[in-house]
Amino acid sequence: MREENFDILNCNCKGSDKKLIAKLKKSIPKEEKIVDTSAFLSVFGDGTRLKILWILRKDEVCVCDIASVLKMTKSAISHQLRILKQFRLVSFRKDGQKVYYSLSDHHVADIIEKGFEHTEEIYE
Amino acid sequence: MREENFDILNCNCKGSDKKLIAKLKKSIPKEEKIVDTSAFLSVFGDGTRLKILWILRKDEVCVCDIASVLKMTKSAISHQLRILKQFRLVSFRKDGQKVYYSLSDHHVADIIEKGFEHTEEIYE
DNA sequence: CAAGCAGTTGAACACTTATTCAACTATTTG
DNA sequence: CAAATAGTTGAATAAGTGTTCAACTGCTTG
Repeated sequence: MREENFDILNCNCKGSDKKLIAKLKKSIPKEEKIVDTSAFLSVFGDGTRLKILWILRKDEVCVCDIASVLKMTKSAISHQLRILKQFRLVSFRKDGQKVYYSLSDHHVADIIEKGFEHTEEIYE
Repeated sequence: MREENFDILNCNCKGSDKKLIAKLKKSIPKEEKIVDTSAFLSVFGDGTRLKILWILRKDEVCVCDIASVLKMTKSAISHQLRILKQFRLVSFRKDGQKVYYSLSDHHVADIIEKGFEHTEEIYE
C-alpha cells in the first residue's frame, strides 16, 4: 500500500492518542535491524534446528553424529547447519573427512532457555 | 523414514563416539516440548510480530493504533495478535469498541533484547 | 434504530521453507 | 588407484505462512 494513501484507506481511530502514536513510530527500530533480527530469531523456530543447537550446547559434534542422534539424514542436517552458519550461530573445524560443529554465539543458550521456560510455565 | 531401517539407510560413522551419541540422545528434550518451544520461538521470527511486541513492550495499545504506527491494516495486525494471544505473549482488555493489548510474558523482553544484541554484534 | 467505528474471521493468494533425492567433492583406506 | 566414507549442494516437492479482501460481530452515538 502506498504510504500517502494510508490515512485514507486505513484507520485513524477517533480517540487515538496522537502523541503515543508519534512516540511509538519513533521508537521502532530501523527496518533493516528488524529484518536481520527477525531472521536471526526465526532460526530458533524450527524443531530440527532447536535440537541441533541443543546438541551443540555443550559438545563439539560431527555432522554424522548429529544425524545419528536425531535419526535424520546427513543431507537434512547439513542444510540446517548451513543456515546456522549463515547466522553465525555455529562454527566448524575440519579434521580429515569429518567436520565438527560447535556453538559460536553466547546468546543461543539464553534464548533457548527462555523458550523452554515459557513452555514449562504455560503447559505444565 | 522408518526407525528400524535407519542404521542401514543412514550413517553410522566409523569413528563415531557411541557413548557421546547415547548421552546426546538421552539429553534431547521430549518431542512435545521441542514442538511447543520451537513454535513459541517462531513467533519472534516475523518482522511484523517483532514490531508489535516492541510496541507493547512498554505501552498498552489498541489495535487501531498499532496498525497506525506500523502503517498496516487492522486486519493484518489482528491476525498477528491472534497468534501472539495463542502463545500467551499478550493479553487484552476491552474498553467499549476498543481492545487494548499488552505484554503478558516476562520472557519476551529478554528474547528480543538478545536478538537485537546478536544483530548489533554481527552486522556493526 | 440507523450509521459508523473497532476489531475479528475465513478464504484465497503468493511466498517461503524443510526434507528428499541424486550428484558431487574431498579424504581415507585397502 | 579403486572403493568407501563424510559432508555439501541444487533442484524438486510438499507443507506452512503472512497479507489481502470481503463479510461479519458488537459497541457507540446521533
